[in-house]
Amino acid sequence: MSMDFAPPKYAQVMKAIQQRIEAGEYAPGDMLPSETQLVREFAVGRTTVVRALQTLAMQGWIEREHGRGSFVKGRPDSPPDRVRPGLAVTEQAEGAESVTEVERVAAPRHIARLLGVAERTPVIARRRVAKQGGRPSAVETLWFPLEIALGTDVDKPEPLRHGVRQHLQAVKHLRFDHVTERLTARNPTKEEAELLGSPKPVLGVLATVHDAAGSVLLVMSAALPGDLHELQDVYQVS
Amino acid sequence: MSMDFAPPKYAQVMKAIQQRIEAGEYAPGDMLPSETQLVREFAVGRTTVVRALQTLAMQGWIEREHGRGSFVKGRPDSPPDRVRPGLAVTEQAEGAESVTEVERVAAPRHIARLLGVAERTPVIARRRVAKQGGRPSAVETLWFPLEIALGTDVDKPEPLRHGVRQHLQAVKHLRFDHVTERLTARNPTKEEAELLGSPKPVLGVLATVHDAAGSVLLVMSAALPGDLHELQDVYQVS
DNA sequence: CTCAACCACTTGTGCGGACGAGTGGAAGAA
DNA sequence: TTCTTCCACTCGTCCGCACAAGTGGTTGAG
Repeated sequence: MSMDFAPPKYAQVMKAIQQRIEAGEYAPGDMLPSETQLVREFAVGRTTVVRALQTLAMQGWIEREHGRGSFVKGRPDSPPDRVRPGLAVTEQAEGAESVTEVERVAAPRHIARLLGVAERTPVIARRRVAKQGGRPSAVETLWFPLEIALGTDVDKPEPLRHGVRQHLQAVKHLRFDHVTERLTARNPTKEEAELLGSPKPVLGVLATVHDAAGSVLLVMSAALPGDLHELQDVYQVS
Repeated sequence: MSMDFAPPKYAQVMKAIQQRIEAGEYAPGDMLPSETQLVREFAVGRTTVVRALQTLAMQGWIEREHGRGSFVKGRPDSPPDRVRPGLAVTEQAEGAESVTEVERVAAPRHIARLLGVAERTPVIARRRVAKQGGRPSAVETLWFPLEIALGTDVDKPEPLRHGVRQHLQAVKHLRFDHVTERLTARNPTKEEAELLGSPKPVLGVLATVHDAAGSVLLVMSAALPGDLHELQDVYQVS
């Protein structure tokens, strides 16, 4: 008398179908057996089959079309990671030569606006040059309000071995919650062109990092040369 | 006798409960009325109530505990929308003057590779100039393999009033499934610069539209002037 | 030939009933 | 008093049936 735990039948049906999709037995675009056929094959009620199919549809494995059938979409890829330059920059460990400059400067207008402070308020600017294969591949500047930088090492020129995000969390319990990122194409500034060694167009990234309450923790601005960077994104069509 | 469209009952029950949660009538942590009570209140079968509650649970509105009841969690936060230039282009209705050129041409190498055909295979190129406030704001080219274009109007210079996606679905049952999009910064080609009336750097978008089986339906390439376009993205930090 | 009606098939929604299992309190035994 | 048993209530799963409605091919009238 110990059947132990038999999973519910609708789950068994789901699992079977998932396995067949992963095995390629049901290929993307194929029509699944109809509900009636599945009812016969698994010897369960239609309610059960429908529940399995509807759950699979909600999870993105299949698509159901009224009057036509159910069709395989494939393994629902976990949100195909979009490229997120803004976040990546704060996660990176800083190498010995990457930090070129840490200054206390008056905030330029567009940075001040994003930080939510008055223009020309003093802020910490932490500039880095990312390298790939020895050649400079991006110029990044992190802007911190003074209150945030206070008591941390982001205003010191030494590289942060575990990245900015880790550091802020460790010493001040500041937790990143979400990032707003704006992206455009522009020519590099004279300074950026010098650091990059090229005047070609760049992807200009402007990212604002917020905590859970919505306060701005820092702003990141970057110039990614267009001939070295390509941002890729894959997404489902509704 | 024209009830027009009554939404399904389970959806009505869901909506009612959602509204009560948003109105604060059911506060987070509260226990919802039991299934039996809801059956009486809405005068529907238990199947219907259960389906509504299970869907709400999957969407994160409530939590269900076996043997105890259903409990309010609150409004689920939805993942914020991302910008998708690739898809937008295929949804747009085409205006009278936007389509400037429709040609049968030999596929350039990078387009041929994305379409999965040999270089210099003939393909249909459909070029459009998007305008905003009378000024050209983007140059977009849609590339179709001949098999796809066959029997459709995408190879005719007349504007498609309902957009390319609608058209392909209507006349050939082609359904878009997902889009792969690559983005970079570059200088406009001579032709693009002329059409745009400016030599400033552009965001280069290269999007590939696939069906459920992964086959490529079309490729879209576009030049978005950096001084007119800014792509914004908001995302949660895990 | 063209077109409308029809039919077979699909999924969508809904009902009532049944039984299982987890929870928590009340009644009764020790 | 304390512990056990019982019971009413909850949700979880499952069945069979019914009818609506969308789709696509066939048939037959014109």
